[in-house]
Order: sequence, then C-alpha cells, then structure tokens
Amino acid sequence: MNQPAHEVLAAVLQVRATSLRVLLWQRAKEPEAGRWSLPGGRLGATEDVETSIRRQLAEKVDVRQLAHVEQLAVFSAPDRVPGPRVIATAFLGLVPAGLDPEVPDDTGWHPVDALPPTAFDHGAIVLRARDRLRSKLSYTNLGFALAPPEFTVSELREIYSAALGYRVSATNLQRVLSRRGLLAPTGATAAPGPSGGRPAAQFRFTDHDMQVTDPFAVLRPPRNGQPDQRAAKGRTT
Amino acid sequence: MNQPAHEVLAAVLQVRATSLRVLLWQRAKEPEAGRWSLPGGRLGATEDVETSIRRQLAEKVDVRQLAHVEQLAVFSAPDRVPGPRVIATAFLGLVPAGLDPEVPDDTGWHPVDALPPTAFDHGAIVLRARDRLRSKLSYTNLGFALAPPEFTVSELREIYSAALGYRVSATNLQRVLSRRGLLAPTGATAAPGPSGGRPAAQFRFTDHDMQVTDPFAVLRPPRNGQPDQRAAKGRTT
DNA sequence: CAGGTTTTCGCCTTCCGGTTGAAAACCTGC
DNA sequence: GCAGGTTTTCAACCGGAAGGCGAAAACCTG
Repeated sequence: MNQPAHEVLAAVLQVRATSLRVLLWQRAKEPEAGRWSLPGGRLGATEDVETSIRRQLAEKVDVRQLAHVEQLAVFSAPDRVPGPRVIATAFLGLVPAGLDPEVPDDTGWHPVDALPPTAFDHGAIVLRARDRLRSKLSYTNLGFALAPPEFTVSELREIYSAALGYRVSATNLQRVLSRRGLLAPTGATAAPGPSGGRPAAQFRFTDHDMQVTDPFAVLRPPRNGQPDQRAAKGRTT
Repeated sequence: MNQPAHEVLAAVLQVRATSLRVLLWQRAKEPEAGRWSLPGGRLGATEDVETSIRRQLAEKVDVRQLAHVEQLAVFSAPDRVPGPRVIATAFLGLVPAGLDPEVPDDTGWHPVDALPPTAFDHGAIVLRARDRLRSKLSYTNLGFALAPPEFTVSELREIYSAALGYRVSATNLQRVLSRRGLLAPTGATAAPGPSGGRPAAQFRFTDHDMQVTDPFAVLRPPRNGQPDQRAAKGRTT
C-alpha cells in the first residue's frame, strides 16, 4: 500500500507596519511558479511534527524569535497538491512586533488581508491561522507573543488593533489586561514623539514563562462547594 | 523515502449515567491485546481525514447520531506505536445524551475520569478531547451537541455538570444560555418525577443549523465606529 | 508661556454572571 | 381536601468586568 507523504507548514504571523502579516516565499519553479507559499517541508523520519516545523522554520527565520507555535489543523484533501498525495499539518507561529528577522531573498511578509496569489491551499491555511489568532486573543493571554518584551499601552493597542482587524480602546485594553494581572509597569518611560505629548510608561507581560493561560471559563464552578440544588436530601443545617 | 502511514482516531464523547464517557473498543490481538483503544483506522487513498473518520466511525456507531465532529490534534511521536511509524489525526466527536447507539460487542462507553488501561497514546488523546470539550463548552454553544433535541433545564444542568466535572447552577445556566439567545422554550412540559414537583418546561437550542458560534469575544470592537484615540490626527503610516 | 499633543486616570454606565429567597406547580399520605 | 414534601421557575440583589467619556498630567514647539 502506498502511503501519502506528510509535510508540515507554518503560517508565521507578525504585526508590522500596522498590519498583520504572514511570512511567505515565492516559488521559483513549477508547480505554481511565481505564487507564494508557506514555509515548511517534508516530515523527517525521526521527528514529530512540532520538531519538524521548528527545524524547517529555522531555515527561513530565526527560531528564537518565534514566541509561539501551535498546531492549527490538518489539511488532507486528496488533490490539495498536484502529483502524489501530500498531507499537511499546519501550524500557527507568532513573532513579536518590532523584530525583523533575516529572511532569504525569495521570502517576505504579506498582509493577511491582502494576500498575493498563493500556491495550493496555502491561502486558506493563512486565513485559518488568522481566525485562530483573533479568537485566541480574546480569551487567552496569547497577546504576549505578538508584543515586544517592553511596550507602551499605545503600542500594544496598535498591535491588538492590527491583529484583530478593528480598533480597540487603549484605556480598555490596559484595564482588561491589568485586571487579569498580565501587565506590569517596568518603571521606565518611553520618549515622547516628535510632536510632543506625555511620555508613555513602559510595560511588560508578567507571565515570564510566557505560557498561554487557560481560557476564561464563563460557566464557573460555584464558590461554595455545594451550589443550587437546595433540595439535596438530608439538609444538615 | 519510506513514508509513515497515516491513521485517523476519534474520541467520541457522550454524557450517560451522569458521567462523561468515551467510546472504546477492546483489542483482541497483539499489540496491546486486552487494552482499550479509540475507533479509527487507516486513511484511505481518496478521502480526506474528516471523511475517513466519519466512515470508520460508521462501523462502530451510527454516524447520524454524531452531533459534532472536529479535528483535535495530530499525534506524531515517531514511536507512538510499535513497528512501522504511524501518524494519527485525532478527532473529537460528540453524541447527544439520551441516544444509545448500537455498538459491537467489543465496544463500550468508559468514564473519561476513570479510564481502563488504554493502548498506545490513546489515553492521552481522550484527555485532550475532554479538555477541549470543557474549554469550548464555556465560550461556544457546543453544548447543543451534548443535549438531546428537547430537554428541561435540569437535564441540561446534569449534562453540563457531567461534562465540566463540577456542578453548575441550573438558574445560572438557563440565564446565561438564554441571554445568548441559544435557548427557546418549546411550550411543552415534562411530566414531574415520581416524587412530584413542578413539571419542567421543555427547551431546545435555537441554532437549527447547529453550528458552533464564534467564541465570546472579550475585547470587543467599539460600539460607535470611532473609539478612543480622539487625537488620531493625520497619522500617515 | 501659550497652545498643541499624547498619555493616564478617575468616574460613570451598562452588562453579565453568581447568589438567594420566595413563589409556582406538582406529588403523596392522611 | 389539606398538609407537607419536592422540583422548577423567577425576581431581586450583588459584585465584578468592560465600555465610554472627559479631565488632568506631562511632554513638545514656537
């Protein structure tokens, strides 16, 4: 029985120049010559998919600048690429704003909302990655992976706005993140812009190990062990 | 180059007898004879992973009773099964409470919090499925896939309690779901229990197409199109 | 110093989820 | 039929979270 080949692909996202962008490289050869595709490649014989994608990304971008990598989905349509079948495990990668990794000549950052012609199903993968990021920004602390080590509230606001696709309030953003205990002032202040203005305080994310926290549960467990259901037999009070 | 084989597996969850359970079958032959494993099998040459898992599940359980199927994750450790390498795409499947599908003799429902000895990495997959379900119950309307077509608030409370692993308040559950516009009374009432009590009103989930709605965003877009940043002057970037 | 700009902060309002208690609607036993 | 028990439902309250607004703070340049 002939087994399908397996590849790993990553949609590496970063906020740069006020827009959310994805790392793509331009294909020089057929198939799909000239079109843009995601970094990745064949899965090695002794590595799992996560190890593989990190190894392959290292060829395009400094892995140490990847603040977050997570599985996105499997793309397995039998005809998703011409020729012999290839199944792809897609990843979402995040690079903090401000960093500008060295990339090969054929590689560049493209706005996810205005993609160039993409190869195969890579365009769909990018959109899935974008949607996943937008969802998770709301109910996790994934924002740390998009932000530089230190930032002002205004900078963070721009990052969130670019990633979410709508303007968010700086006031609100600061309050929400502070209340969750994610934001800590460093004490330093940023220099005001050329047109003046009050110097902004610098912040950093508290979570030093930079783990994604659990999403916020909406239906929480009751405070007192025993909720509702007053009719529990043998009321011992 | 020898390619790894690819299999699909599903953790099919259902609330039955007040506990969250998963569908497992007992292996008759080596390897791992006697241990319990997830339904699934090799990916066919002309099907994508979702088609494949639905086909393979049909052998164990009536697919029409599966209210929800979604990709969970790829498990790809090189040695996750003995012998030639096999990569697994795992799925989460949900069966509404109350249904009792026909299953083969070697197959049964086991509490996810007290699993029997499991084969390979299937135990870990079940736990991942459980965690995914618990997360999504909070911030999506995934609950519809666990509930029968009609139900009382008490019944729904039991389902949520079993799935989440802690008791939830019926009052609260009803209000939260109602406020999101997910609950609609059918007008009918259920017969009271043997010990009497007020007859409970029947409800159903409104979402007839049974789609998982977007998660509840926390950082919402501003109400009036133009938020904060009153000083947004000629920013040319 | 006046006027412009940007950040920060406090206050207010709204909304949501959690809690509680009481009322409603049924049962059984006397 | 009525008393007492059981279950569901609902209204009211509370605290906390998030959005909106404007004033104050802190800087710039002319």
